[in-house]
Amino acid sequence: MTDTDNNSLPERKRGSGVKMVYDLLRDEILDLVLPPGSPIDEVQLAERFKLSRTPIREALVRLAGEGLIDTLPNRSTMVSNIDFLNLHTFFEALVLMYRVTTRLAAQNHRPEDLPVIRGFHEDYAAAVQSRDALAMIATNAAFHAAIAEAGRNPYFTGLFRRLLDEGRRILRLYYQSYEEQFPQRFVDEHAEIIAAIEARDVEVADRLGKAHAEQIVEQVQKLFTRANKLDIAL
Amino acid sequence: MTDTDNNSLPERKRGSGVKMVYDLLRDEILDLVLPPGSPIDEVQLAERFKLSRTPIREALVRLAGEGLIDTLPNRSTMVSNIDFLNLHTFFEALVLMYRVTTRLAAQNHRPEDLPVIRGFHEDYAAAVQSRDALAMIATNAAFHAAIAEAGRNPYFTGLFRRLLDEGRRILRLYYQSYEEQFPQRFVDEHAEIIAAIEARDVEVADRLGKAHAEQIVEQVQKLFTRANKLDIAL
DNA sequence: TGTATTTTATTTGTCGACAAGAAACATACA
DNA sequence: TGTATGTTTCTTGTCGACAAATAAAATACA
Repeated sequence: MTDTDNNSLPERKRGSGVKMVYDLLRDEILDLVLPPGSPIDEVQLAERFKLSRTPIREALVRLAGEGLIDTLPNRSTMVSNIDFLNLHTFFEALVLMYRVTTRLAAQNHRPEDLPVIRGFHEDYAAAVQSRDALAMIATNAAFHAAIAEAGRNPYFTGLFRRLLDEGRRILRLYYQSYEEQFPQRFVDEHAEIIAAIEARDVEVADRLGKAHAEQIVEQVQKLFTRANKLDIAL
Repeated sequence: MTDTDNNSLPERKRGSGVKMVYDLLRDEILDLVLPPGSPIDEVQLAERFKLSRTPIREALVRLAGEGLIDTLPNRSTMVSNIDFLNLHTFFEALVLMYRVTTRLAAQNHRPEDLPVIRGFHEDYAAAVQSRDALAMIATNAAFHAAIAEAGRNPYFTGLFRRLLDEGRRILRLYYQSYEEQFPQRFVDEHAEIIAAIEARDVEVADRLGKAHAEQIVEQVQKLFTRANKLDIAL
């Protein structure tokens, strides 16, 4: 592509190359800078980062482990596709993780967790205010990830983070074409969730988490069906 | 170690080395042949498999991605430890996944799934019959993994498989010292679960899955506290 | 004897190069 | 014209070697 990004990498420390490539590629995949199906060329990446293929390869193996890229043996490797036919399994898992993590946060959170959560809450509110759809996606994910962390179950947070990542891709796909936005309502719901967590009201937190998740899923599905009606070529 | 396993690998195909190393190391870790904390030496493995360090490294990166080994940068890499202090989060996640996968199996299974599930059910019954604790662990995990597959939600099956793997390590740890066994009761419960799945009775499947999981967790926790009383050095 | 500093050794991270596999292309043959 | 075979090209998988980072050992010094 263009060689406009070969600045800002004059010196790197020993183990940092892999992480840099991994982080950057991951972001580019989740932000659809590299849309699903994009070919990933090791040599090209090696030149771009001025590294040998070895650390590039390690980053790719990690991305493949998270299902973000698909590797055909001895052939090409490309950004993994979004499985629209099984989106319902994604929503199913997402709703459950919303519930569980919110519930556990109400149960297990520590005082120091709340400022962090509130911080992302305000970021999200600001994004809604300024109608920045992409910032909404990011801050919403960060908000719920912080809640999950406060729930302190690494197995759930691990799955939840992956689901939020995948959701980032899916949402960005739609928000590219349709200037939709998460309504103010979600901000209010976030506030309610925080209150339930702070009050350690497990059942309310569970219920709110579930309702909130279903709101979001419904919103996305609405976008989805609308998109399907417009461009039939899928 | 001993050089008694350098037979049976005269010819390998191009992409097969990594998978072989990955599979074998994974098994050795889960079977506690490589107990938690064991050092992993790349050069040693390279000699053992008669490969260069590159494919070994790739296998290790994948194992690290699944949390089976820990890598200290620029220093050693070793089999990851079992976090006994947070076992409750493991049980928590395990019980939920038992429930969800059983419930979804009742909802989504196809006719061809049942023979597979029944097959593992019989394997497990045979293991109980012959009082082979290690076979019980393996067949029980395979049984529930098959149910999860029939549920057809890859996000849940992915997490569940990881949990079952971790459980394999934990159980094997205890069964090394204490010749306990899963009672016949679990066999009967498995039969009930199959019946509920076949009848597509979602609620009963959910309830049975939960009860079954809690049985198992209770059993393991009993072993755990007993072990703690005996060897205090932990 | 105990602590600080230098030296050695071991292990990891990175590199450039080469060979295998598969796809794309070209050629021969009916 | 269409199929089959051979060739080329491109990408990946693997290798051996080297350099950096750290730990261990050795040495100097109080």
